[in-house]
Amino acid sequence: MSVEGSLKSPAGADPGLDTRARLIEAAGEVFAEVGFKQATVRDICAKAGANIAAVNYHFRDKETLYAETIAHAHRYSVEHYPMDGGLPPTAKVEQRLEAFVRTFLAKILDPNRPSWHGLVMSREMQEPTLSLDTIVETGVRPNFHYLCDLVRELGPHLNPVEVEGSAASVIGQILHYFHCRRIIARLYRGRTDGFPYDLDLLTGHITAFSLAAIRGLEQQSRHRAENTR
Amino acid sequence: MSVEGSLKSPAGADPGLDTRARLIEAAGEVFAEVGFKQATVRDICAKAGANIAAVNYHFRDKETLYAETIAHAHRYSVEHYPMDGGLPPTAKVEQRLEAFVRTFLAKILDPNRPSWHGLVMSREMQEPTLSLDTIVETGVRPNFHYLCDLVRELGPHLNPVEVEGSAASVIGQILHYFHCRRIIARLYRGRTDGFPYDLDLLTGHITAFSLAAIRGLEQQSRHRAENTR
DNA sequence: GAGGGATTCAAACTTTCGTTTGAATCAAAC
DNA sequence: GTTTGATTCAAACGAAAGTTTGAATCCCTC
Repeated sequence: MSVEGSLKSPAGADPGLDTRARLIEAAGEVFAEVGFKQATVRDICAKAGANIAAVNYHFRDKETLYAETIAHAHRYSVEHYPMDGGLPPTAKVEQRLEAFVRTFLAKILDPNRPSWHGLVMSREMQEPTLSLDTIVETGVRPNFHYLCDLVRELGPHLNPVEVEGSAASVIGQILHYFHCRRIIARLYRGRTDGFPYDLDLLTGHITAFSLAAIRGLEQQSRHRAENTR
Repeated sequence: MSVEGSLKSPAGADPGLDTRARLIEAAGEVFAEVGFKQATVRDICAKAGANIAAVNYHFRDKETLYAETIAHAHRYSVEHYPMDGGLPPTAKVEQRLEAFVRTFLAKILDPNRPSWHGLVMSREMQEPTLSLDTIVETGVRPNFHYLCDLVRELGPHLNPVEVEGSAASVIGQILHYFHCRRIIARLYRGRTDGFPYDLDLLTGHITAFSLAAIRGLEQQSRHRAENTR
């Protein structure tokens, strides 16, 4: 009946995957786009080319499907987007910071599918649903610690609040382009340079901004230490 | 019947306000907390101590109630949280940046009610619902322009991408503490210093971080200009 | 090719939620 | 005191969405 494509595979579903895999793939896109609550299993099943009852058969319910999707995204994330960006630990700390920023941004902004793996995690950050503790401990905290180590290496004299605050500042800058993407799209509408969406440009700016900030704070800390000596 | 409180005013509703005002007040809290779609009029009416039909009577429907709530929040915001923080335009630019950061943070983090006025706007940023263009043009863009002016004043040699990128970096740092507040609460659980929630501490860090960053970028820009002369 | 487990399907069930309705209540005017 | 308009109320309606069901279909094994 349909003019193009095979008979059984509906819009956007990879026919090479079995139903269970197609469901997770479709669920990832939908959950990433609208969050857990607003996603409908009818929509997910339609995207996956599966019957509505499939989610009950292959997973128990919507919540379990979500949990499996998050788990899948997390595995994919650590495998394809290592936070050191593939650099050896001996690489210069500036390079490792840039790699961290670039990897994080790519995970979130990459318009190529499957790009939802980072998105669902970001979604989860703003609208935690279930097993938040697990996600924090296995997903967020290691990233945060790694970044704190980088900051400490760049600014050995910073106090703990400055270190953790700077790490939060870096992450905040990155996630901003995800959380406020719709507003940003309006704000920058009509630009000719690809500013808010050019990965290299964005990586360069956030890295340079953060490096300059941390070095400046470090310098102030050293001054303070010398004056109170 | 009830042991405490008056007979007619239910949980958390200010009996001094009429039903319409109580509805907006309750709606503001609920919308700020969970967003438009996930908010239920039943919940809002219960918080306001009003009948379920009240939202249909005083407003036409949930969407109109939301629009009025956003409008109310915006009016309240420009009135009570001026982005210059009440400083005269002659104040030093560093002070004006600090005032901008502090005002923005207060608008979002202030645990005192009514603090939802800034929250609904932030919510709207991540989940635009209606009249997004109006919100961007009247609420977001003026803020963004003001901040860009501050950045330009601090770094006259920065190119447009650096200016707008830096402004986005400042806003991203601030909003991070709203968007990821639930994750942050887990991440910092058990801290003794009030780090992520102390307005002075947070203002100080974000201001210092951003100032150092912009100054560093400005210095690099000057070097670049001198070397290519 | 018959049996049997796995999978898919259309349909219905149940809950939640926005909305509507028509009666009841209140308050001010006459 | 009655009238009239505004407001509040309990109840129900209808659509949307998660879940369940039992039959139909597919596919592998013997």
